[in-house]
Amino acid sequence: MGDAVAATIRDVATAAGVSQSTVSRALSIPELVNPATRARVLAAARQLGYQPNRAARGLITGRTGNLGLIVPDLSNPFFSSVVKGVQAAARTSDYSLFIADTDEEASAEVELLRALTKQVDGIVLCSPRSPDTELVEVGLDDAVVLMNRRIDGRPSVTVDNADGMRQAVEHLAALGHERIAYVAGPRTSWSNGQREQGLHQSADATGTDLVHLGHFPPQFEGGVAAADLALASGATAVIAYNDVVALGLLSRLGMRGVPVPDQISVLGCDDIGMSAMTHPALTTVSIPKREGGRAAVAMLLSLLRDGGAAAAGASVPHRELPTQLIVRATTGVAPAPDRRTAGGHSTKGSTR
Amino acid sequence: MGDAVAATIRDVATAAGVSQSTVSRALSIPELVNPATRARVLAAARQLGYQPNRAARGLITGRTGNLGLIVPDLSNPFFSSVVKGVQAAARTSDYSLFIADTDEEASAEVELLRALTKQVDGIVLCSPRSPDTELVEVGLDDAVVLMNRRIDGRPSVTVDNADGMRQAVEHLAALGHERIAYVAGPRTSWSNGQREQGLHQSADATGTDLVHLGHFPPQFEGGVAAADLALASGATAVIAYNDVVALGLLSRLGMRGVPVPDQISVLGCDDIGMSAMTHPALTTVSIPKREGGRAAVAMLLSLLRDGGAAAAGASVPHRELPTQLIVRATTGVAPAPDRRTAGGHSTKGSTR
DNA sequence: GTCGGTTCTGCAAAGGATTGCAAGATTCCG
DNA sequence: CGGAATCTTGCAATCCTTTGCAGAACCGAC
Repeated sequence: MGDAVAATIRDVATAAGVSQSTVSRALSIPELVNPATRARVLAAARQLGYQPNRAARGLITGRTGNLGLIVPDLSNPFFSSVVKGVQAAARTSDYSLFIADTDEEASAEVELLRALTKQVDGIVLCSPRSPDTELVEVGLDDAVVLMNRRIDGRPSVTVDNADGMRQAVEHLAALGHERIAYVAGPRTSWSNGQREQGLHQSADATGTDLVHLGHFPPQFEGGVAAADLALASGATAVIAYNDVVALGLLSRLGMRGVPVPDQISVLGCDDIGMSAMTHPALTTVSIPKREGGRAAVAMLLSLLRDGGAAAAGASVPHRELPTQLIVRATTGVAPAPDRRTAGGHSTKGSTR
Repeated sequence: MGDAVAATIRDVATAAGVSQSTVSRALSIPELVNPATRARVLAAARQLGYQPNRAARGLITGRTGNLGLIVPDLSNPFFSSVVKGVQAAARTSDYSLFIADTDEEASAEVELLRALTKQVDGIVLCSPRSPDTELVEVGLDDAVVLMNRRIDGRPSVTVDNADGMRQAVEHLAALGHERIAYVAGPRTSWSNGQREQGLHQSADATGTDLVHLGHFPPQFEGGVAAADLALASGATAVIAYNDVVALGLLSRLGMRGVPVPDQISVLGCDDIGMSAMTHPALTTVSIPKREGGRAAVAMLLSLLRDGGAAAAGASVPHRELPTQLIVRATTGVAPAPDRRTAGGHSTKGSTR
């Protein structure tokens, strides 16, 4: 009630018996003012509960103290982990965070990017779905770091998807699997492309067959839909675009009474919290999600600090995070050839 | 490149051959300027890609055009749905949204509230964990609407938890269950209190026993931990504080080989996306999460519009949303008395 | 005692938009 | 055709902070 209206720098100045400039400096460049006066100012500021008006500061400094984060789907646990990482990093650096969810719509992405760009100092664009070209033409002036996507000449943090897939394939190959199905994610997902590529290489290297199952939405339903195809493909192991899809696979396989991993092995990607909790627990390629979020913010901040340096031709920053296969219970040795269709078709006889 | 530096109102003014005031008015109070000039101004503004500087506007109007949202845990699917509702509503009203995650820490809540309060016009505080007293003393000046919590004299939107519990209990009673266990959520959760209360009333009304199982964290692990207690309690049905906990229950029960719902029925709360996807699918009390988010924003906005009116003693707005029992596959008729401990203790004999 | 050099502080401009006030232009009515 | 009422428009102040520049005060040294 007493301080219904916030104290301004003026109030602090009069209270401390100095000028506004001195107050400003005492708070932001302490070494420039006499220790005694600084103490007086600080005391007055504390007493009045002074907090600089960010709008006024922003008006003159041109920076807002805000960061933006754009993700395709907040209800996807992968992204909520990333968000947590970004949030934590932003908070410790005293930045506030705008978060926007595009609902997996590429068009919303550029639109939000454009809208956000005015209100923040920098943006983390996570797993963008838009084509490169559209992305490049927006936000050129603003600091934007890409996550889970690489575009020439733009800062980015990615994960080593190819290596993750290599670990996955080698693991399955070691278990005796000779034919592996991949349930692909969105066509426009860069990560998906990377994974496919890594998959092909590793499949070649290990001499295993790779079956590519169309593009599915990166959701539970996508996995459900893919399960029957995977089964019919003759593969003894399925790698899913991500854990949520893998969960969908598992659900449908369970519904059909197909034993996992006895008849078919399932492997996910991301290592979301849920995947350790299913029955059986999901083997998956773990991605450092929080760390990725933190790294993106760190990069953004260093970009902001450098400012012009980057424009002067300094190298474009990039960071690649490692992946790690987590073996749990959905992957096992490949079934003997004659058992391959046992579970799924048992009631119908064994031949067809 | 051409417009590396954003156009200001000045630029528009000179381009249109009018004064800044006219431009300002043409954009915000169109009926005050001559249609012809307005057209000229609009054309110039569009051509220059003019967007008013929000900091400058905020400085003078005192409003930021931003809203804030505080949730306990973004990775909880319940909250991500709420976030989506809030986000959508904010966006359509042309507000940007700050989102903060407290990691279920009550102390972070007031801290964030305080920090956020300077940068937004209003805040939606979702499922606050802090005690009422702490909550009341902060943000008194700012517009704050509470979600999933009621505090005297503060605007809020809640759901009819008691009625949801009534539906749940009646459903179970109709299935012949006479002893129901409740796996309680956080002690400081208002929703939990409401649910307990509704539960007790309905239990009395239907003449069923209610077993209260301690307070558990509202996470998967909480359910896992509670499962054995529920089983030992002699209850034939368990109601969980929320779906995530119910999923934990289901997992542990599955691990112990307890058939659901044959030996024990499980019922959740919230109706998160996952719950329709488990095996068997979870019976749950559905809460209109998105709708809740939208309602909270609507209330906030009307509060902002009214401004002083509220202070003048207008009634404090409140909105209560309905709940709806969704019967799926985890609830069934109560087992015959002699079968009650069959699954869990079968290897140990039946008497004890 | 004066001078060059630090150190500290204040003045005033700037940043972009909004808005009360008043002047100019236009219309209307008698 | 004159005066009043109504529209339009511009001037200038204001919001709060940061910062370049310059003045004041103080130091040690010659």
